[in-house]
Amino acid sequence: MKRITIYDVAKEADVSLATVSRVINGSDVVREDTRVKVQEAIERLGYKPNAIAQGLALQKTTNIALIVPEASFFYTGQIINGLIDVAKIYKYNITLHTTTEGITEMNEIIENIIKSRVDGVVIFNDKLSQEELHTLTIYHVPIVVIGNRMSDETVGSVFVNYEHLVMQFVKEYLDNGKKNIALVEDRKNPQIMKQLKEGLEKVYKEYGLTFENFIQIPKEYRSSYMFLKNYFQDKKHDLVIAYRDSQAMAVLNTAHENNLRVPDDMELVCILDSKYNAMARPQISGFKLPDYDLGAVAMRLLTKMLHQEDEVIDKEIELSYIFTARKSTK
Amino acid sequence: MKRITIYDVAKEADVSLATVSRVINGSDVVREDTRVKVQEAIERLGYKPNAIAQGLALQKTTNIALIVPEASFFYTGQIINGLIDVAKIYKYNITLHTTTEGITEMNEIIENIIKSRVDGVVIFNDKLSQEELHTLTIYHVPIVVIGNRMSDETVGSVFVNYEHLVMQFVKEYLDNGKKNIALVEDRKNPQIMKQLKEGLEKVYKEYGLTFENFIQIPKEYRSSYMFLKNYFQDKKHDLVIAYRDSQAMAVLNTAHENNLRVPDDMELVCILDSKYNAMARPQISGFKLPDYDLGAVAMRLLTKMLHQEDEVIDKEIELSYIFTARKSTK
DNA sequence: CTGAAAGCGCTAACAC
DNA sequence: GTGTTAGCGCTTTCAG
Repeated sequence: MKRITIYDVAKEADVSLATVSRVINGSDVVREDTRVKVQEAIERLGYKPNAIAQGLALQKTTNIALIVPEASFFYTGQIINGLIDVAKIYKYNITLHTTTEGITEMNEIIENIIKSRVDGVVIFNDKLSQEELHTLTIYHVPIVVIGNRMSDETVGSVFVNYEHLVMQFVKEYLDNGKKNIALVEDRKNPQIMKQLKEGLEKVYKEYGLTFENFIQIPKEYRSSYMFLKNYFQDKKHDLVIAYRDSQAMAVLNTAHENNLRVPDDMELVCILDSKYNAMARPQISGFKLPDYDLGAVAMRLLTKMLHQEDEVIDKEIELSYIFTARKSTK
Repeated sequence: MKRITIYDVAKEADVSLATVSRVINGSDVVREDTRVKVQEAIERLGYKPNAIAQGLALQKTTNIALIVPEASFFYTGQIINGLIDVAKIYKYNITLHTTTEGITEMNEIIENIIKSRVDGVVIFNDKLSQEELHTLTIYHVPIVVIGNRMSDETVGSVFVNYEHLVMQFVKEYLDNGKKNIALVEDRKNPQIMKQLKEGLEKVYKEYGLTFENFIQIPKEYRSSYMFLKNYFQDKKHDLVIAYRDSQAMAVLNTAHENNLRVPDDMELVCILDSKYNAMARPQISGFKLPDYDLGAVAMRLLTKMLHQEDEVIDKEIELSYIFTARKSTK
């Protein structure tokens, strides 16, 4: 089948290509009968407008680029779903770009994105330098960052306030004299870790105390599990805070293996909740984070920025969370 | 910043646009000094070739579309990683399209894909009609399907032979007289389920037996858990086969709650292994499926099809798996 | 209401 | 080696 173009349709319908263009773009100046005539020709020929040519002519692609860290789909999956759902509404397509741990390919990706002339970019990445962001802004690519608050005029951001989250949560414990609280490090999410740690340090300070139990997982340990197995042989806390479900489970398992009973001897909470927390025994308490919404809101914000809906828009959007009490806390 | 084009670069470097084009495309007919001159101009102006215009001129976009079921990123994540990794090698970009359960939007997606003139499509979707596939082939879009064998001349496929997998595995049990084997239904993956069921039926037949224990989860149950909790009150098998980790865990938990000890009273295996199986207690045995490779091989196959590397290529690729014995089997 | 023609940015013959 | 020019398929003034 020959590639059929707007010219073919024009000839078939015996009109000019301008008219065909008007029809496919829903212009209302076309007389009804010629509209029908054209529509029929389109149908007959199976014509599909070439989005590339449209992109060239219109100087916009209706593509938006999404950058996420590779292999993190467990968490980003929902974000992506949210993103795509609202992208569909606004007829945007998503091009997916992943960054690989440790490899500084971000520049390559950005280069690529600029060349592909996407209309906008959504970035979910814990490690993104100011400089890289700058490159994008130079080329006037609207950007929304998921996960971190950005205080940049031109960049939008959608995020959860982890500092706030952990402060709120821990207060109750401190009020009840449970001051021995620990945070398990997650090397994969340094920024969030930082927020959690700083949050804890702040509350502790408010209470005239010092936060000390940041459980760092030494680099030589491939998984937290092996380290924690040792750790809990002679350590014990009132409450352990883990970020990911797998770490929470590691705490749970290693605690049990060391005869620490959760939640009686030690409580446990997982920040990034997942269905697996509900499958563990005892079930692990966690925070329901607005992952889907992070994506959906980010995309919505981006479309606003793209359409420049005149009203000044708030480009820093904080989303909230819900604590789900299960059996690992009292 | 004004959009700067190949004309600007040509003027800046005092050459024709053809020469600039040659430089950015690495043509070797350009004299070194003019190449340098052009390169400098490009640098100075911060010029980035417009992929859209290139796409129009070349009749190819170096984009490939990926269609996956929404919300399934837990499993497809690795597939996507594999896909993207090899896509990067061949300089292809990925546009991500998701299908929502129950909504027949596949046609919309296909329409969209055709308009965007991608060079090829990779589909990972358990429910895809022949007709939909046909539309794509009409428009000459090369396709690779992940997950199902396709016996279509023009369509490539990369898959795991689940029928074979389950037959192999179960034989040992039947040989040892453990004939009471059950398979837990997974409504989300009907095709794979079918393969597993048929595999079991085949082996049973080989042994002169009939496979009967297909545990169907009634529609009214939102999760397998609630159903299984009842189920195991008066049922018991030599071996239970679950497809996803969450179902395997549901079996594990509900069995325990009904005082069935795994693996002593009942063994358990999970087809689609995950790290969560290793976190369960007892740890659940499973099959390491080549998820990453499914994506990588699919993409590799697609590039072959695109480049028509003359040699006839095998378009049906079967990948293998590895059984990981843990504590839920004996 | 419809058509003619210029232009979007780039590639690829074909000249020179 | 390098420049000229005709497309690639579509949108959008500007005429009529």
